[in-house]
Order: sequence, then C-alpha cells, then structure tokens
Amino acid sequence: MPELPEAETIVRDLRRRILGATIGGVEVIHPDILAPGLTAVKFAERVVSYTIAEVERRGKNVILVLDDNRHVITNLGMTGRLVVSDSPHASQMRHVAIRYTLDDGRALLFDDSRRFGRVAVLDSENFRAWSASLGDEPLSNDFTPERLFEITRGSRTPIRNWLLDQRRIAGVGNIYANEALFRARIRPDRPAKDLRREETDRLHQALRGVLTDAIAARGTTLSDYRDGNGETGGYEPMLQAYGREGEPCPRCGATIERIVLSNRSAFFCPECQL
DNA sequence: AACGCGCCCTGTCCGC
DNA sequence: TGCGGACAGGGCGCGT
Repeated sequence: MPELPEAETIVRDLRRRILGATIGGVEVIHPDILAPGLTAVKFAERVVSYTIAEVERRGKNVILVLDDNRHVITNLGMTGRLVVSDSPHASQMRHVAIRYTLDDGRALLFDDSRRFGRVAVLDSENFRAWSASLGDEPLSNDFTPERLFEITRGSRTPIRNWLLDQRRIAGVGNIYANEALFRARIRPDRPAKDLRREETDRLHQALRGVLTDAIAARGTTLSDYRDGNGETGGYEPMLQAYGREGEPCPRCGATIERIVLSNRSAFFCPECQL
C-alpha cells in the first residue's frame, strides 16, 4: 500500500535510472487505469516522443515531468508498482497496465493487480491546480507544529481519519497514520479538534519521524509494494502498532487493540495512547 | 459543508 | 484439494 515513503523511494529510484530518457512508445494494456476522459490514444499523443526531464513526488503520487512541461501523474492506489524493465524482478510483474518503451531499449512498467491506480497527464497550469487541491507536504518546511495545530481546529473527525484526508495532509495512509499516532501516544478515535497543542506538537514530530524512518528503510512491504527496482521495503519489521492486534505493546506491554473507523482498521495501545 | 459509507478490484488467507 | 467468504484500503461519488 504505497504511501509517501514508498512513493518517495520509487521516485528516487526512477530519478536515478530514467531521468533524461525519451519515451519512444506506450502500450496501454488496461485503459481503466487512465484518468476519467483520458483515452489510450490521447495518452499516447501526450507522452510519446517526449523526454523525462524530472521525476517528482506530490503526496503519494509519482510524477514524471516531460520536456514539454506536461506532468504524468501516477497514483499507485493499493497495488501499483513502477518498475524499470532491466531490474531483476521486472519479469515478475504479471499485471502490467501501462508499458512505456524508452528509446534506450528499456521500458518503464506500471503494474497494478487491483487497478486502483490512476494515471493522468496535465499541463503545467492544470498541474498547479491539482497540486493546490492537495494538502501540506508533511516533510516540507512549511509544515510546522503551529500549522498542524491550526489545521486540526474545526474538524470533529477522528484524528486517524483526519490524517488520511489528502486535502489536509498529502501522503499519509493507514499504516503511517496508525504508526504516527502510536508514537505520539494519541488514540486514533480522538476528534481532531480536541487535540491540545502539546498533542499536535507530538503528532507533528511523530509523523515526520515515522515518514523519515520509513523512507530510510525504503518503505513498508505488506504484500504488494515494490520499489523502482522491484524490491521489497524494509520498514515492516519496525511497525509498532499497525497489524499487531493481540500482540504486546512495544512500549508498555498491554495488548494492542483493533477498532474500525470509517470501515478501516485502526490499531492502538489502549494503555499508553490517550 | 463536513463527514461517513459503499463501491471499485483482485490476491491472500482461513475455515470447512 | 478446492472453494466460498472475509479482508486489505486509496480515492471518489453520493447521501445526510
């Protein structure tokens, strides 16, 4: 389940490997992963013969900036992978939705078994509007403790749900939301606006810490995530609460509980998360 | 208008 | 061994 750290890992891999490559052709095997209204023909017209000038990330999205300044936005959804064909595991990609042929003979594969992923191509003006619709980058300098306190005011939604809303903070999914709340010792079902300043300060630090550590470990692999080389991430053994229902809390030894918020599991320690 | 919920989709796991 | 059902949850459309 690619979140910010997994997208960042993929971006760094792709930046190193395909920056400056020209897209010679594109094959859309599963057109349903194209953004609404985008046909395979239009998609090909907008990417073929252009050079990949930059590789960037916005939230959980991987962005290829082409040399005509169009932006190819890939949302990886639950099971999306972006893998270069000469990496050792490329042959294992069994659900390739898009194959970009590169002029150096390699290919960039977008593999997505569940096809929850989406690919869009936007010019720079529409890209700016799209980017503006997303919330703060949690690792940016603009995302300060004051800022987190301010933007949590006025929302009664449980803080775990609040963290998942990409319009508020971009890049946090269920795994790192739960891990950050564990680190910050805050229950996932607390209404966002009820958090005191000292608690949003802890959450700010925990969120950035969890995301930074996960990037350093090249992401979390539960089942589907692969980096740009097709390799698994290393953060999973470091998860302290997510997926650990019934296991002892690594901080206090109490039993980790699972509750459901908005049809999504939340894991927490009932003793040391308040 | 903020918020919750159901849906999309398939691989995996579990019980029988 | 096979199979049905539960489960995973990002994002979006819709209803309240």
